Amino acid sequence: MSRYNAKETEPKWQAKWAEMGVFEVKPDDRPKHYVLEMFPYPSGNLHMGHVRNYSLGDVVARYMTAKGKNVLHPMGWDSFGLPAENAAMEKKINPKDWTYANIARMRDQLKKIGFSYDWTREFATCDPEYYGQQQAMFIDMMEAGLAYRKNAVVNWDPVDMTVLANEQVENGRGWRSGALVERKELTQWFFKISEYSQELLDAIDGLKDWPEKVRLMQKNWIGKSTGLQFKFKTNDAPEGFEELEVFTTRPDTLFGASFAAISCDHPLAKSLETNAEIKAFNEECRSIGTSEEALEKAEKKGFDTGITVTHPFHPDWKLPVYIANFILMGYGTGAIFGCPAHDQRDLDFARKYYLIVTPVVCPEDQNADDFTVGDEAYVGPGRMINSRFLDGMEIEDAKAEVTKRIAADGMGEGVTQYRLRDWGVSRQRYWGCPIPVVHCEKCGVVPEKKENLPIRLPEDVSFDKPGNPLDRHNSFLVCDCPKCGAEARRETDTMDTFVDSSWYYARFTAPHAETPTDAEAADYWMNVDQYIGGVEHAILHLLYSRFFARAMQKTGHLPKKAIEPFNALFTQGMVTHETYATKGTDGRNVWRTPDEVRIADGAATLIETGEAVEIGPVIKMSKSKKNVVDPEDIIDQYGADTARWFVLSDSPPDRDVEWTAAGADAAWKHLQRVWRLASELFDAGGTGTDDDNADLERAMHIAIDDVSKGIESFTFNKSVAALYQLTNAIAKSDADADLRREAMRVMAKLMQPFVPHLAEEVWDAMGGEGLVTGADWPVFDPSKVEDDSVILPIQVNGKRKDEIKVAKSATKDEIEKLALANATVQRILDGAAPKKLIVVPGRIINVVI
RNA sequence: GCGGGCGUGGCGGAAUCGGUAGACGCUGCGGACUUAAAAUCCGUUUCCCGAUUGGGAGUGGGGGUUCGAGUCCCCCCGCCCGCACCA
Repeated sequence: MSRYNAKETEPKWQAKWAEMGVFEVKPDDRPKHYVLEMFPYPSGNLHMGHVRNYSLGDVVARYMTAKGKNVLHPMGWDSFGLPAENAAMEKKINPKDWTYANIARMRDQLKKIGFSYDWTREFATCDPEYYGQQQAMFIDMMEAGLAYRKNAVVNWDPVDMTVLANEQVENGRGWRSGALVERKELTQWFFKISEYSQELLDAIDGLKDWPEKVRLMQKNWIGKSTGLQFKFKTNDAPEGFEELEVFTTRPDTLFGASFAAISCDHPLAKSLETNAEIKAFNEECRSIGTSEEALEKAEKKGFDTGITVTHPFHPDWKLPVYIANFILMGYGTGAIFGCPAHDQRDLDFARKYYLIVTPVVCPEDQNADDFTVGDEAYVGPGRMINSRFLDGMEIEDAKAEVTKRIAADGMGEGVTQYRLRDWGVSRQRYWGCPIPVVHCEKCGVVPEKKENLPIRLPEDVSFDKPGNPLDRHNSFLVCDCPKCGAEARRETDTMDTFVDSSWYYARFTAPHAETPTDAEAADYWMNVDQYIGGVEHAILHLLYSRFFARAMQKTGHLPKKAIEPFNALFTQGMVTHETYATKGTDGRNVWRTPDEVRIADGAATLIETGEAVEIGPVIKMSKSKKNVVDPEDIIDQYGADTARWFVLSDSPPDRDVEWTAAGADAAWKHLQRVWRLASELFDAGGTGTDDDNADLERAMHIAIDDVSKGIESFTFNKSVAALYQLTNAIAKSDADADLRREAMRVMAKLMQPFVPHLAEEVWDAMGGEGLVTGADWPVFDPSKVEDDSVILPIQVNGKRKDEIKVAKSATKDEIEKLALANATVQRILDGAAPKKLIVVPGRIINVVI
């Protein structure tokens, strides 16, 4: 009996699949199914998180193929981005060379795992053939008014000389340089995602197969609120500021207003900066503006401008106007009126500056005459008080009434506000998709001619100075104006890498097309039926992709049906591992890799020195904590199937899975056992009894049903358990040898999505025809699992005491008689009669005494 | 603070139209095979008392509905994740 040798077997079958092109697909008569996993950034090393993500996708893809679908399952590379520039600076390598070398390495790693990708469709976002098409779409989006330039305040890193995304600012400092981030006004390119705010929000309800959590996160991110936007008349304000426009979701509380407040970035606040005190205050506000943690602790602070506004319903009622540090310019109008009694922030502010607190909403259980607000604003329901014509109304009616009167006076109107802001896509970086426009002195900003695309990144660039090397690359910079032909200057900003990943799913449907997409191919393959990836992309990537699908549809690059790119989304959990640390000389933790540590009897020591190692918490595998297991090592040691089996076992796919050496070993042992069973059966003879045969058939069909259900419900751990059970059943079975071989072939088919190499080997050994990859999924026959008798548990007062076997056809009366005749029941009853007898046929018997 | 999720043996987890709690796997323990080990196979593994037969407790805690609750309802406790001065 031979041992299963994964090292020889796996490459053999991988070569066979490649040779036969079994994963290469084109449109045909079968129903299509598009399975996509979030493509990786080519850092150079595949990690366990990738293995898990792609194993999950592979299960779905292989299963759907077996079920008769025409499955598109592509893979590519999200290959633009900062790490390549860092590598260029540190190692003096060209970003392109570094990136493509990484891709070659990772492609090799992926191929070793045997994923069912159609490699003919592979591309990298840094391929000019890809980003050139992206540039073409950018131009179309400019024409459609979806891409535009505007002045905006951005996070500017003065050391790296680039814009940083909000996520790249940590405690007010650049994540890489550590420099204090500045707020800088720059002219930037934007995508008009805000035009789709309402639609993106509404369509979330249709995303039935997305996790509820992600749908909520997107809803919150879009952040719709409805309210009243209106203008106050100002007094003693500088010229041009005769009115102050504010937004509120609580127009009902207008009679409780005691101040107005504006952002330090509000034009009015800026115009007052001729006053040195105000200038200093504004700058103080701005300095804490970027750090969210600072915001939490920051005290409510204001500066009384001396300006007042007149209450819209009372010409003599003047409210002071403050510049306040808690007002954001980016939301609403950057100005509010404060009603301290019913808003906590306003209340904190009012208490600090001794402003009036007038309650205008009275809870139903309070007396209007003596209802007061202490340190906690009242935000609950109630009736209006102290509000003239609103008194006695419900809040909602009061909101409507105020809105109606303000609108009638022409001072404002009801509006809807969104938190979602337009997507700033300009990056002052080299390794990204060049924005295909030209700056001409005469013609202004002109899009490049499409026949000149792609605008290629120059390769002869140097990173010896900070900033964007494109800015000092003359042959890139100097160009002809596409409109007038005069000498002009090329845009040097590149696109945010999130743009690259916002449409790659569409490109996969026709990766070599001369246009961004091919109408026929997109029509056949879109939408993605199952998208799988990490929850960390719940907002940005997924929202941008949803926007892009709409933008592409508007510019004619996607069919209307593909307006939502991903029909179903699954977010998988992380791969975690214990952490190991020794104490350094300075008392700090020195992290150790699992390779460096030996664990015996629950205690860990350093292999090299025998030094004691502290076992730390189980957390996501990360380079910084060194708690990583390299998939390549596992493949070398055990084979790809073992890695796949492990990451699919035990934990449900949406939860974290802890990688352990013991678990990997156990996975390997199981696969060995399956192979051993197969080889024992290879030339086994013998017949079994009818009962033995029926039992094995039952086990087979239970497994078919359970494995299928597990896959379809994304609880692959249950499918794995079902496969274990079938293995046990075959091992114990005394059925006919032919039937056992048949069971083994069924198991090969059921295993194929999980451990395809072993499945092929078993299939081959058991005389299966052709490849098991692509073979039809076994059909579940319910009649094989039925039994003509059933075991019913007997409870006494709800506690299980015994069980009886009864014919399935037994009537309630017959079951009752059998139950009462049961020895255990008789003993407990001790001659007494039961109070009640519950019989649920096929389920349970409960004797109540 | 707001929103969401979760709490089941030593561990990962099964069991949700209310119906045998702990499938399956890991670990541990015992045994077989072996000169020995590895590998493999068999048994056992929720806890407590008896210690064979049996009895009791048990799904974070407390209460409720029900013949019957991990599952439904109410009140607590704890953990995790996301968002966070959004007017």
